[in-house]
Amino acid sequence: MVGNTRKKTDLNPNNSVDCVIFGFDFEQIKVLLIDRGQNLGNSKNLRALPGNLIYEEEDLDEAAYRVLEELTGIKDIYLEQVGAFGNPNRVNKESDREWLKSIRDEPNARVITAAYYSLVKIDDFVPRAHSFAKKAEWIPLSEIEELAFDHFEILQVAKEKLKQKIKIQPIGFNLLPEKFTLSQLHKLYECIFEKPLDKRNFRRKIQKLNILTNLKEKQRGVPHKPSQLYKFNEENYQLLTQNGYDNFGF
Amino acid sequence: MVGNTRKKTDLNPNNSVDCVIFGFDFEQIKVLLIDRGQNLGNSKNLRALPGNLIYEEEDLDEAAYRVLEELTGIKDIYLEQVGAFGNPNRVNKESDREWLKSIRDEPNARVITAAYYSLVKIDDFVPRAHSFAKKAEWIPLSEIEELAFDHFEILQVAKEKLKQKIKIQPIGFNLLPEKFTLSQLHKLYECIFEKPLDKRNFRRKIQKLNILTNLKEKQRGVPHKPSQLYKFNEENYQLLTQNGYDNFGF
DNA sequence: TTTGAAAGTGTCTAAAAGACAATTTGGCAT
DNA sequence: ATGCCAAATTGTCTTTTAGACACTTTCAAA
Repeated sequence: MVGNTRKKTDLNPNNSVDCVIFGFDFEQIKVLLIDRGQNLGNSKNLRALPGNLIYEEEDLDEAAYRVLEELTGIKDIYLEQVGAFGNPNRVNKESDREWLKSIRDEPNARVITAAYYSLVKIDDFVPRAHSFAKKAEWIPLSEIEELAFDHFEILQVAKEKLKQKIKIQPIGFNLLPEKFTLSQLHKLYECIFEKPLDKRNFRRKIQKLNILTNLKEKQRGVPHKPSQLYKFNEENYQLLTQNGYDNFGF
Repeated sequence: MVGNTRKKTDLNPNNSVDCVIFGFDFEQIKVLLIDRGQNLGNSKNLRALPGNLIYEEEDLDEAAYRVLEELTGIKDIYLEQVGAFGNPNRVNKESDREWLKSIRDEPNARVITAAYYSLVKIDDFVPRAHSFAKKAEWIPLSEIEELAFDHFEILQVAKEKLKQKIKIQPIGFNLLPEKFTLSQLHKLYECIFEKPLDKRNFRRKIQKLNILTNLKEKQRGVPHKPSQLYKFNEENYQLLTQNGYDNFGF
């Protein structure tokens, strides 16, 4: 549980975790990626998902939480496993080999990774004094075209899992601040589903679910009609789902 | 790709695949489990999911297909990944340790497993001349209460994934023979969802989807009104989904 | 020919989804 | 003070889907 006493030799050289960290800036979905720097010969500088080897005595979920906390400083983070990725050729790109040589004791080991995705409030992220964190950047999902290793493939699967999951469980609140507007929530769902959703129908449905608390508080300082602020009502959500309700799709 | 030239030393001692193989006998869902024999001191004889270590140069899906084919002889099998399971304590039971000693070169290695579930037509399974296959048995899902390692946990997750998946994609046909009746399909959905479904409503919906071809052929030799036989219409299914349709739930 | 056992079939009601546009409200510029 | 802009807010109608519900048909076997 406590990482302080761990030595580098306690790392399992064959297994890692990689995390797709989703954020939302009220405009678009972003992903937190690592810039590995371009000091790698003349090969491409591809960004990578944050990740690391796991310790021999560490559970997979635990390792993912550790990597996320080391990177973002966030402790209570929404985490969901995407799956295991272990194509023997996942380390085919030259730039990836080079990079591994510079950071791993056994750069040629075959590594099978457990991929996770997590949902964070974008403002909670303040880069920590960690070797990786300084080079972390939020990149718009729509602009990501290629990543290191098999990370682009992982990202695609993570996106798909997120889409499916949010139809069943309203996990989107993890991407929003405590207080949010219906328009922000609406925009979030449009971004996740990658399609426009009718405003009135969206509002009707989400309000009917009764999982939002109206905070009787308005947005301030916006140059237009200020919006009501809401928060997620965890208790009502529990009540709703304990009877088997699972239709949060739009 | 070809396993013939592989040596036991090419096995990756830290990573395995385990498969939840679902079958349906028109009455209930069954799972193909391995009986490890009781020659293990006085510890419990728990059944296990079929699985094995993967080869160093083998992809995870490939390994799962290999294990399934070695066991069942079935080549084109429906396969879906459940996820990675790597609790360091997954080999806590005494009987599991004993068993590993008898079959593994490195029985104490920490093993992270990629779990899969597969859907097979129960009659396609004919035990093969493979060490495991002889001891494979179809066990009713409802009777499984404890399994070796963390296999029971894997089974629970696999069940849940199957439930979710079948709401989105009509994968149930993989559990039925080429020709089947609407009653059989109905029963299958009841078994998977573990709840009764109204017969008329079920039929109305599935017929409306237009993914069944009526074979104009009847059941023979049943002591009651014989049923129409149908087959799954792959082409119509493609047409249906290419417009984004994904509501196969009941 | 009777009986048993499962197959097959239709209607009504309620709920949900989908399409669609005008009004309100605050900040800001003039 | 007035007018303007930008986004928030709100309701109705139609279509589709879900859910409840019971009797008739058909074959084989007794």
